[in-house]
Amino acid sequence: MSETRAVRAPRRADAQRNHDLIVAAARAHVAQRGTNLVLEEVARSAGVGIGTLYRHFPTRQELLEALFLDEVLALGERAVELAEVPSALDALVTWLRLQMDLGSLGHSLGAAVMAAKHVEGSELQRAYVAMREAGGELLRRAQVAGAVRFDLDIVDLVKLVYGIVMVGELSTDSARCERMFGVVVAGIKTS
Amino acid sequence: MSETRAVRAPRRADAQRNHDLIVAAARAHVAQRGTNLVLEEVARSAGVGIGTLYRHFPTRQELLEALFLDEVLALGERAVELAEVPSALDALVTWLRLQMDLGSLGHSLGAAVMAAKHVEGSELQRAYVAMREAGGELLRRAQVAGAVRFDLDIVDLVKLVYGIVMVGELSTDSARCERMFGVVVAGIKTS
DNA sequence: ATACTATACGGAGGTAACCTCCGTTTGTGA
DNA sequence: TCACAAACGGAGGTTACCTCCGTATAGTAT
Repeated sequence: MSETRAVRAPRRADAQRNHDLIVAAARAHVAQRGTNLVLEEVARSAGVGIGTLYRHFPTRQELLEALFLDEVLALGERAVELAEVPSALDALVTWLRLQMDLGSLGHSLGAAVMAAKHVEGSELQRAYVAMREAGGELLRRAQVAGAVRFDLDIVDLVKLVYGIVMVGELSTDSARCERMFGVVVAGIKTS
Repeated sequence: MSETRAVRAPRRADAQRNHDLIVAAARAHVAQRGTNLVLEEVARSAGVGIGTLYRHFPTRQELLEALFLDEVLALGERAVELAEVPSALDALVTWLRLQMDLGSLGHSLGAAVMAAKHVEGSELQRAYVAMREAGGELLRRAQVAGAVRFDLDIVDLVKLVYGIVMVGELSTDSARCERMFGVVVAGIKTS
């Protein structure tokens, strides 16, 4: 969550530095004002020109995706780790709760990102697929263990949780989010 | 869903007519492009000046709320009718499904509306409270009948459904929405 | 019918944010 | 040290927002 992990293809040192400065600045702005950041302010905070910001991130979407990348990577890793937890159901539920908690930090980030088609072959795209597969494994294990209904896929579950995050942001009320999460957990279990 | 029902305080005939024209035009635009309508285009479609649009709806929010009003009124009425259905659970589930279906028509309308604090004492405000109470009655009946958990309130349920609508809009997939709705229905039942 | 006036109309124009384009600067490899 | 591809930066065109105020008109009183 602290620094950008991905360092892509060969690029000049100043370009890499500016890339990171912009991401850091954008992260700060999003934390304060949500995804409705003013790009020229972000550029100013980062100490770069607006043209530089646009060269690195041709669309607002791409900037937001860069911010989101770390979270997606982290969730993928956590899913892999959780595959070791004895109780398959606990592992799945724990992971879904992480989705909710990280999503809540994001100030609609996840929503904004999921809203658009991801850029073909982007880093985020790959990270997202990896996360989905790792999460899918948690689900499959819980299903095989007989704890979770077979008619659901992992995208159903992730989306349900994102739905909660999104409505939760409309008026933060953690007790309510907790109850809604509880409904989902109860609803995925075998009856 | 066809015409605006509410006709408030005394206003000049031309004002009422323009009000309705604007609402109709806005509805068409929202249906096509979601809540990100361009107000000057709406005004042009309605055949009024931009100033007229702003006099009737000082903020984008108020315009969207006007569009949403009919749906909220309809949902309130349906809730009252459904109170007569023998099975309390069926009645509740049917009503929640209506929320989902109408919400889907709205292209994020509900979300956009719920996102902001409603104007104090507005028509929508009152309609919303009425809807919530009528829906709450359906929930209470289902709870008393022993069909639904007691630790939930109607806002939890409505928000869960809106969450589904919101993530559903990101990439329409009605089978997935159906499954997610099924999870919620299963999750609210007494275990 | 006519005159009066509160109500409503319309759009010009100031403002904010977006995004592109291109002349200038700089890192890097030879 | 030199050459040049890579990257920078910000001026300025564009779009959409929203306000303000002179003009038009519906409703009413006579």
